Amino acid sequence: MSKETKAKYSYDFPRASVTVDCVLFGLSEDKLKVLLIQRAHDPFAGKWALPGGFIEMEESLEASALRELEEETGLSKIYLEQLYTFGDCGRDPRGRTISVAYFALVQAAEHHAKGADDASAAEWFPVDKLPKLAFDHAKILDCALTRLRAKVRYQPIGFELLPRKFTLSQLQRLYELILGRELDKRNFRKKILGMSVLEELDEVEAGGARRPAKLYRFHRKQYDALVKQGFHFEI
Amino acid sequence: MSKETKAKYSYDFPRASVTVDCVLFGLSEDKLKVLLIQRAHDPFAGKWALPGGFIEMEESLEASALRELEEETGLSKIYLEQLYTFGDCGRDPRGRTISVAYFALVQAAEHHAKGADDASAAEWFPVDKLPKLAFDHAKILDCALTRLRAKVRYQPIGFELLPRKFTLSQLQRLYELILGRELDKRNFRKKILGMSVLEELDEVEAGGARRPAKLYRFHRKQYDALVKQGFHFEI
DNA sequence: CCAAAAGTGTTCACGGTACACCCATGC
DNA sequence: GCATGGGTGTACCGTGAACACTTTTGG
Repeated sequence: MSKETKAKYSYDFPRASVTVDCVLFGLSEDKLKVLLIQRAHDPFAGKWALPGGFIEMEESLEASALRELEEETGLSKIYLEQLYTFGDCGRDPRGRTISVAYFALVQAAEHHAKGADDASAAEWFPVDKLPKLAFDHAKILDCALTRLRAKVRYQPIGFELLPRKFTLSQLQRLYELILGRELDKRNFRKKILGMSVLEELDEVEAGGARRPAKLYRFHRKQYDALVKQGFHFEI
Repeated sequence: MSKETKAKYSYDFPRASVTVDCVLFGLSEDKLKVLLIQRAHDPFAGKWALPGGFIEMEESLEASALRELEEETGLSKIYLEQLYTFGDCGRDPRGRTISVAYFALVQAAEHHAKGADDASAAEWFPVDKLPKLAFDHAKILDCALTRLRAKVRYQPIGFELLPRKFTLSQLQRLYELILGRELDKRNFRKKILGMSVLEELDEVEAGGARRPAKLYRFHRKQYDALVKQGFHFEI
């Protein structure tokens, strides 16, 4: 492409570029949201896209994803998982690009992610009200949503979207949002408490013109111990 | 891109190589087996490894995997799925290499895969009697086995390892091999037949000094129809 | 007639689901 | 005192698990 510059890196065979893209899920205003950035440069200048970028040669794929997340948001990423690798030929007009996609869950999507680098803006979008996306990012996001919906049912990752202390109603609402259907309150409580992976705290929720709700915390140690004994989380 | 200098392909930034590796599972002699090739050249000359190689610029990742499979075996691959992408820095002594791993299930692992290209041999190994593997291929294989064990329980992919017509005992044995535990014959039959995704044929198994078993076939159309109605396969 | 695998039902325990009312608090 | 969400128990049904004997064939 840029034949003017010196050929700094030369190979006997052509090589594809490798990028990472991150699908970052968060929860706010009673909606499941995704973080998107607005591209400052071509291709797709002005379009919304998933945060991501080229890997560096001396960092692992996961480290690349973590770095990108750090750059785009200041947030404590809680859960990061490789999603899928997208490598179709036409997906990047600049040339063959392989993208390793990750998905991540963060607490509190309220924080304002300001656009930086080659992003002129960064914003949280509800997953059901997305703008048109650059590249094949709609496909990646779709893949991430499918994975999230499947995974949340049999792995305790939903907690990663909530604050450390939460009420059972918040937790139930989260599952309802992700799974897209209502759950019975009594059955939900019975089930989740029956697993004994929640630690009941001596605190209650503040504010609100109603009876204060007990706060709970996910008890990871307990969960890990149970898993070792063959326990299987499932909602 | 094609500059006619010594270095045929030059870029402004360093690029990693991208490869695909395939974990090919088969069934023979009452064992779950994996196809390995013996490397003809360095690095790891003489070592056993997963079949795989560099992607080409004008083929998709899946097409690369299919091509590699075709080159290594003549078999009709039946089920191919992306597994995971391995990209740690030290995994290939030749330099940074990102490997997109696929796993595939084939019928009848008896076919003789002869070594070709940079493989001096190709052989099926029982998954519980593996030689030491090159690169991080032991990790890849481990990942594939875990995925296979998980997936076989809630997706009807086990059939891909059997001939088109099979007996219920064969099917049960397959699940016992993959899951690593015995299943109750009556419960297994009740369950699998109750799903009505098997088509009972008017044929019986030939040979053998015993009562001949009925042959069945996986009824994919029926399965697809059921799935549309919300049906969920599970063993 | 013997060996070897095919084929077949019932019982029980547990977990999922459906369902409605009182409670504690802030205003 | 009223509006708002918090919190609680029971009955039914369907599914998973345990379990043993008869049938059919080839040799």
